[in-house]
Amino acid sequence: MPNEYEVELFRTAGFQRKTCPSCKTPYWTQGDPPTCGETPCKEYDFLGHSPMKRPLPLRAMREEFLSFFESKGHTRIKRYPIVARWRDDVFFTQASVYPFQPYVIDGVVDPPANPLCISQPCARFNDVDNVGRSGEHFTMFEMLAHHAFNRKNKEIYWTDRTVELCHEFFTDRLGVEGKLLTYKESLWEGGGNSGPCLEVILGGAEVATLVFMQYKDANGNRIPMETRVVDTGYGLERLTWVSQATPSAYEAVFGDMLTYIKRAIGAMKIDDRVLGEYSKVAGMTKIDSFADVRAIRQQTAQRLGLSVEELMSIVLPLESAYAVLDHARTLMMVLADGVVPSNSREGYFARLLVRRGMRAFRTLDIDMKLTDLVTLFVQMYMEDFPEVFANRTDILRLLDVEQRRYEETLRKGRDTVRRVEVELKGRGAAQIDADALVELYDSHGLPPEIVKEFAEMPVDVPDDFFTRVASRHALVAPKEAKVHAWSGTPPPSKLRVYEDMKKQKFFAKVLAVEGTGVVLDQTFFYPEGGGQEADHGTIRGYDVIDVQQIGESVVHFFTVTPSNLVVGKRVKCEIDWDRRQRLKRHHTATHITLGAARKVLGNHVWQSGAHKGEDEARLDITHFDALTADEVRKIERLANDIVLSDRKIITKFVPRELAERKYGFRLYQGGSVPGAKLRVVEIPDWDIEACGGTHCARTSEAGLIKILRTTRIQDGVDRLEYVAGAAALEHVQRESESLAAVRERLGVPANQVAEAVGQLQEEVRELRKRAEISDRRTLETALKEGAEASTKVLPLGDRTVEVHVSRVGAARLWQGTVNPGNAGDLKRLAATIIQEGGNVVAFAARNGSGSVLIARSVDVALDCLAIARTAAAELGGGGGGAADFAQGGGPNVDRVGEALATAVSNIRDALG
RNA sequence: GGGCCGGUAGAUCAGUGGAAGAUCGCCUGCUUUGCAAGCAGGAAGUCCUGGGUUCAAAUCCCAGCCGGUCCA
Repeated sequence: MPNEYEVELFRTAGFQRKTCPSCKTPYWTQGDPPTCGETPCKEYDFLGHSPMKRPLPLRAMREEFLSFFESKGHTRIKRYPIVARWRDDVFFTQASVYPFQPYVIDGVVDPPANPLCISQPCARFNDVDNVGRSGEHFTMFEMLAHHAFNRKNKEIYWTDRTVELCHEFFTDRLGVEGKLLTYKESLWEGGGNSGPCLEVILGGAEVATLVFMQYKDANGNRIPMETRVVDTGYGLERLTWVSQATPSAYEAVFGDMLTYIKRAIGAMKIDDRVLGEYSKVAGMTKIDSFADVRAIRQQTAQRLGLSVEELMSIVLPLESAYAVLDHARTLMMVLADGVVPSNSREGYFARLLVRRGMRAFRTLDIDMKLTDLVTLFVQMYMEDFPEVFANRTDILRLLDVEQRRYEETLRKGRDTVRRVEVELKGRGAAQIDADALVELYDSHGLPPEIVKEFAEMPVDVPDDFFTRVASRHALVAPKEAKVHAWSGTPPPSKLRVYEDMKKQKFFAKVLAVEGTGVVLDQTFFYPEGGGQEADHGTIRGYDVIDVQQIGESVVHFFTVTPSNLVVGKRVKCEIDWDRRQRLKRHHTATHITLGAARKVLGNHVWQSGAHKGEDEARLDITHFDALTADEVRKIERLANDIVLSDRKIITKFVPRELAERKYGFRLYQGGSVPGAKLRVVEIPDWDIEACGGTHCARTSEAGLIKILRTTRIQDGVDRLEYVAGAAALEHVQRESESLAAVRERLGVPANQVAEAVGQLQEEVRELRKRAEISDRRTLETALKEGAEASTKVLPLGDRTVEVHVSRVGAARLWQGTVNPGNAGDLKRLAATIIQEGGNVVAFAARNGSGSVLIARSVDVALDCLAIARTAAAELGGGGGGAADFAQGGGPNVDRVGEALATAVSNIRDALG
């Protein structure tokens, strides 16, 4: 069986297949290297002397690659966004092939060109810990690639040509000696596809991967793909590094910007040898945990004849500088493509970068911010990516807001750490332990290094710190959504709503019935989708309350199980047209409002969810703060201007590839949309979206758009709720009716209602306070004037109070019963009485339950608690409190008199 | 999408079932007339909302709203 890796070039140009004695991997080479040539079988040997003919900066390297492949018949393609909005399985573009998954790879959609070449910015956050430390990791990098999509009947090129092009690029263009390149055999898997691949190794580093994607993995089986894809990836940053042969990749990639920071931190004079050795050792090691990092440091120090401490004092500031530059660069791209920092989804990664970046800056201790670096990066990248320049104001604003947020978190963190320390000290602890640290990080966002900085106590960071944090995040199975369902696969049916949006009545043949569901051979009902609720209506008189697209079929659901729907029979169908109109207006209003929000708030506004119902609609947008009343007013105003401008709404089906090229990725507001053709809904000069919903023909049909309220549904996302058309009128009518009712009662015009209510509230407060004071005075005077041993009954508001004052030994005993009332009503009075010496209070009250209150002055020897408990027992309950102020009660309301009598007699016994 | 923490005076926060508090700020007066000064007094509360448990809830339970934070 011929070796599938043995391409034409290997056969004709004197390559030999060898097996690496160290890693046992087979590889192809023209030379005679002892190993496969890749770390860890071989150290980096390009540091200081590049195998390429000249050093190239990032831009030049990118251009070399793209122009080379252009000259070889490839079409140069513009980059795709780094936020993978067309997919719902990942947040970010992680490879150049992502933009073509799944539609192009599956053969559903044609590629924009074939073959093509591209420089695609990618983001990967799984190695974020190593950024700055390893000498070569980046959170963002550009993947240079040439792709060929081999259709069943149209072969572009496959393995032979791919390797030939690659080899020619390295040898002819970059001037690398052919024998320095080795090609390692390997297998690539990812995203449900797989195929053989060749890793291209130069100077110890993997500079390219040539993947021949040809299998689809289904249930553990490899099925050959209809479209076989040449998927190559050349790391732009890696190539740049090798060409410049600098001690670390960062030195090559960041160039002048690094010089700038090094000057600021006074790290200009670092021996290249130190960094070079560090990169070499790091390149040999797979970094999984902090222990690996420690090992690298030890080994590097040993090689250089330094102590680890000496090495770290040199390297640490640089690591921070690298990290800060990396994070700033990534943030520029990510924010430019519309990510708003937040506490969830892709926004969280932006937040993560800001916080890590700011922490790195703290260790550098220089007067600079991420915004400063991003400003510089924008200048560096503006010619290659003009959109970062166009969006720079928005980018810097988002970043600025996020920086302030973290400063605020840290400011609060200082207090939090102090409080935790006080509490720990109270428990006799001598240090901040692991549990406290995990809590501080997980709930308050304070990583151990920051806690150390804030704390006075010693801090004990366990090695398994992050494991402990992770263990607090055990995954919980998601709840299943409750929708109407069909067991198995319903028979396919024709959805014709897009053919005729005005169809209200039609006939169709029943294909299948199951439970409350029915499938027709064709339908004009709109099935729920794109956030728009399903059409309602009737089918042969049965009320349709839900319509769902299930696979190739549309299923209508009734309120009841239909008894006389016969399969094969024609039935009359009618759509609830009033509902359809309302849904339509709300949907169009949503597009108009989104455009308005973007105008008012900025380009970072994207739809993150929407729902269009019959009576109300809502739209969730990405934004960094709660909306102010003024912003809402502006959005509403602008939206209604568009309504009044009476623009024609253009709806058409456009091939996906063309639509993306013509309108950009703003199309995907509603998330990923399947299919080769996109239905594009355009409000000219305002909003363009891929959308399957029903829409008005002109903006004016939406009618009044009234925003009802806005809420922040999560950090970074605001929800707008609004009504349009008839629903708006109904809302306005309801509102003005209730306002009218209030107005009438108050007897003031509408514009004075708020003020009038304010006055009323003030008055109520005033009166309540006065009543309280007067009640207390009444009681006090009554009690003071109350003749000893006589009982007075007096009115207190709408209640009555019975009072009785008597002498018990040396003390005065104040008895009182409120009816109805709680002992709590008399608390304040009791407190006043016992402030003077020689007083005892025994109060009772009757309400839903009975209660007693026993209190005394400090100079009276009496256990009030015991007396209150005994009295409360009489009421069938219990009591509590202190020896000088106790309360109790119970459910037997009728026995309040007896309870008080018991208390009084006990007090007499105790003091008598 | 999920986990965790929190919501008490204008601000920052104490308060583990029994009398709503501290500090700063605010107001008034005095003192001092050099600093974020001193003294005395005062105002300021829907203890997030709604249910539940209990004789009794700021406190315990449930639901919701709002904020923070970590993870995917």
